[in-house]
Amino acid sequence: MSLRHALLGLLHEQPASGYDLMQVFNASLQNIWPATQSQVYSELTKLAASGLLTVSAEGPRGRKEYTLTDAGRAELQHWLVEVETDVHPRSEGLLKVFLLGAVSREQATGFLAWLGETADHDVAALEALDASIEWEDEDLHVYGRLVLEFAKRLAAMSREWSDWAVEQINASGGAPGQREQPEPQQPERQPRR
Amino acid sequence: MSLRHALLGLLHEQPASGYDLMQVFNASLQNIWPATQSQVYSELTKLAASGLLTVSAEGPRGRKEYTLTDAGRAELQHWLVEVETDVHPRSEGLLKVFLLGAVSREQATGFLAWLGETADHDVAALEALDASIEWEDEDLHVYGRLVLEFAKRLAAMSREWSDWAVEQINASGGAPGQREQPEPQQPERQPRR
DNA sequence: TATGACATGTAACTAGTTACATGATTCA
DNA sequence: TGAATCATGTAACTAGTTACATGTCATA
Repeated sequence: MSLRHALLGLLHEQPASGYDLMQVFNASLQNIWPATQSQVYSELTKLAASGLLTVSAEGPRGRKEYTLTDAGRAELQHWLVEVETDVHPRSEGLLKVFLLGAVSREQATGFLAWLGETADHDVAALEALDASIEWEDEDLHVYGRLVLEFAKRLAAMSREWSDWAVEQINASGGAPGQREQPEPQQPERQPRR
Repeated sequence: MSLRHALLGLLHEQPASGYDLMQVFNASLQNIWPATQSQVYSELTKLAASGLLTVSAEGPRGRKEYTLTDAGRAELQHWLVEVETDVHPRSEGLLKVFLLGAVSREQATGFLAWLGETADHDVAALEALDASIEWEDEDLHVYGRLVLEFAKRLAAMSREWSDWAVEQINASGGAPGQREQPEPQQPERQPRR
């Protein structure tokens, strides 16, 4: 149930509409906590109904601007510091690595290499993002920088790990990874996200 | 829809019952792809109904042993190498960091420090796990080792990042992180998972 | 014989996704 | 005036969680 708290957190800075909040999810939060438009709008409605937000203004085109209430701020702070945090999110990539014994050695190293390339792209994208932001001393920026730094370190680590992993597979015995070989893959293997 | 593929992947090694598979989820996959008992059983039923698995044996206490069919193996391989992989899982921890501007500076560094301690525990636990396994050259072990190594590097990286992050907050200006101070927290802050 | 491990299943719920529907306002 | 953007909403679905219900078998 983190989406509701993400919304409360974003509204801590300043009032915003559902549309505004969607921009934030699509821009800065897409890789941390993606959300769909329908989810954001319905959650805002529920949040307002339960008194954690209020509709503080209505604008053109039916725009509703939401503002955090005291109860909402209290709930946000409670969640931030007192509620248990899940620090081991599901990882589809690692799950695939774990199960790679089911495909040929070539396909396995292919997947690992693809993970490395993806990490490479991430490194570049995060570097560019970092350069594009004028970092000021505001709270949101301070904590946003911490997250960006984490993402950069994660991407760099992933890159190194992937290289190491490919080496490991190439080094580990000459026996094929599989009894039955599946027919060769079509060239386009991993769509980009 | 990765759970179905996780089940197919585990059954690639050898036939197993729902109960057997639950042990694997609770042991080796708990931090990568947790699953509940009810989810595993109902997914196995669906998988068998759609022909990706068959009930290859029935044992005492109604035990049903499932075996991967050719169609199941094909689906598994397809998913592993051809289906798009989500490499940016939702991270509740990073979401909280991003929103930490809503609490006091002390509470923020408290949370960051807790993340560091958690990473510390992880490092120790993973080291112990590594030592406890007799690594042989089998596929599952080879790829399992890759995952374990990733987890170790991630934990070590998180530990260093957390220290750096706490320093950043302490260094960044003397102004309090917040307008209104929430009342001081009760001592037990983050339950252990 | 009773406890614990083995073993499966259902029901009700919450969270998240996809697709569709609708309409207002701005501005080139 | 037509396209892009702003803006909100609903319906149907899939995935995942929590809680409960039921019964068998081994062994201490």
